[in-house]
Amino acid sequence: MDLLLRDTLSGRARPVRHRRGRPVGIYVCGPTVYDGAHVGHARTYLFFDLVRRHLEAERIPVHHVMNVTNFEDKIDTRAAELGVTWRTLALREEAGFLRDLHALRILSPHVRPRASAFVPQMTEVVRRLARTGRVHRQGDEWMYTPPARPREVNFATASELASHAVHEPGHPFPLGEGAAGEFMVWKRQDPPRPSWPGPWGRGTPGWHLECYAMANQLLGLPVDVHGGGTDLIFPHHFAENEVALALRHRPFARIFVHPGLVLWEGSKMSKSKGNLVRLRAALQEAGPDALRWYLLGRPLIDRFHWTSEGAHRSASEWRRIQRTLQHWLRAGEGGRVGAVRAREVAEEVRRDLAADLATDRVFDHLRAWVTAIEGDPSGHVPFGERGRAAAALRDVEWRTGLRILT
RNA sequence: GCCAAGGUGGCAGAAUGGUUAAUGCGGCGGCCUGCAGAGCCGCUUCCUGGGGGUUCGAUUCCCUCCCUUGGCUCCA
Repeated sequence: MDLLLRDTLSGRARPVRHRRGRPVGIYVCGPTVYDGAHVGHARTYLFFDLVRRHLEAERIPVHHVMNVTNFEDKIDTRAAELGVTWRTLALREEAGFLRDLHALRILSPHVRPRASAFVPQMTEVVRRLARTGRVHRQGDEWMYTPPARPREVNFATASELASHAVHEPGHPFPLGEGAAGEFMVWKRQDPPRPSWPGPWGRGTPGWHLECYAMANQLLGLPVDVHGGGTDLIFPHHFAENEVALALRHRPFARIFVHPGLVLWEGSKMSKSKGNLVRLRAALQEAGPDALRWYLLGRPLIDRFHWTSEGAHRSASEWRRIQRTLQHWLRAGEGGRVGAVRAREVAEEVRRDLAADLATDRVFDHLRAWVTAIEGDPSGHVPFGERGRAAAALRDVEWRTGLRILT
């Protein structure tokens, strides 16, 4: 069954397909490691976790890459505060971040390249961009200014540009020279800050080049599925896509996906604002399954308003679902709800996940199933059906990442 | 300001050009209860942001206004 995902760039639902002879290439923008993960990160990576689970359940090979940005200004700042090197801090935070994602049972990407290992490739990208004649110096920074492009080729940049745009079919989207579409490709910088030799002396390559260099080398462009939180659309995914268009004359990705951000107390959770719920704390309080049940309970594309009350409710609902299903699986006499129903539910789950990962509907099916079991005086799967029922449940478990049986 | 997504019962959140607008949570009332779990039943009767328009008929389509939230080079 094809997995349909809504592509953010075109706004259309598109089937995830792999190129001939290759696995599906998924490239996910990973974290900048200077602090722990919060539940917003968790929800974003849950999205890609479900993409992968679905494809693998359908026996479609997947190659899943998530980068780790391990050099960046904020890491330097934090490292200086702590009196350690940026490499030390980044290694430590990366380990903690990945441990938390793992605790949520998010499948580990097949490859987790660190940005610092791709500096030569990034520097080569800088050189090739410079050859286009579109790079200009601005103090200690070198900026790349993208050319005008038809509107449907890349994400809209900032407001001013969009507001002046004349949306005539087939006409280029006016992207002014030196305007908001430009982005930094190289910055002069010296130790102890991260720095390497480059086209204009020692310095550090721009962040946006990182994902291009890695995706190009590890997966080949365009990658089949690419994304991250909606806050990355501009400038990050815009810039990556510009690089791909400039150097390879093809888009960065065939499908861009952007799960909705998690908000808390009315605004976006972010490290810089400090208004966040840490993943580790949430895991300790609720456990991985209840947390999944909460975070996946609404369409992943929509914004998610985190409340502690909502988290508690979800946790108690999850307990009920798990308890009832575990009890049901102990075979008994006269059970009305049997393996056939389990198989139906598993098939509904499969179908709803294939339709743009409609986890909210998936959960509705599970709730209805549990309610049916609870309304059954026996409350057990009939004798002789346990094996088939358990198999159906295991399929649901695999696809959703929820652990029901144990 | 511009771009985008939304505004449905106490809350969350579906659905549909047409009988009493799903479901879950919560609340209220009642029943049952002791080798899974407290569960089960009933009630919560006039909820679709405002205003226009299209239509025999709109929550559903169109226009407009209002409001909320996010983005607009730190961001998952």
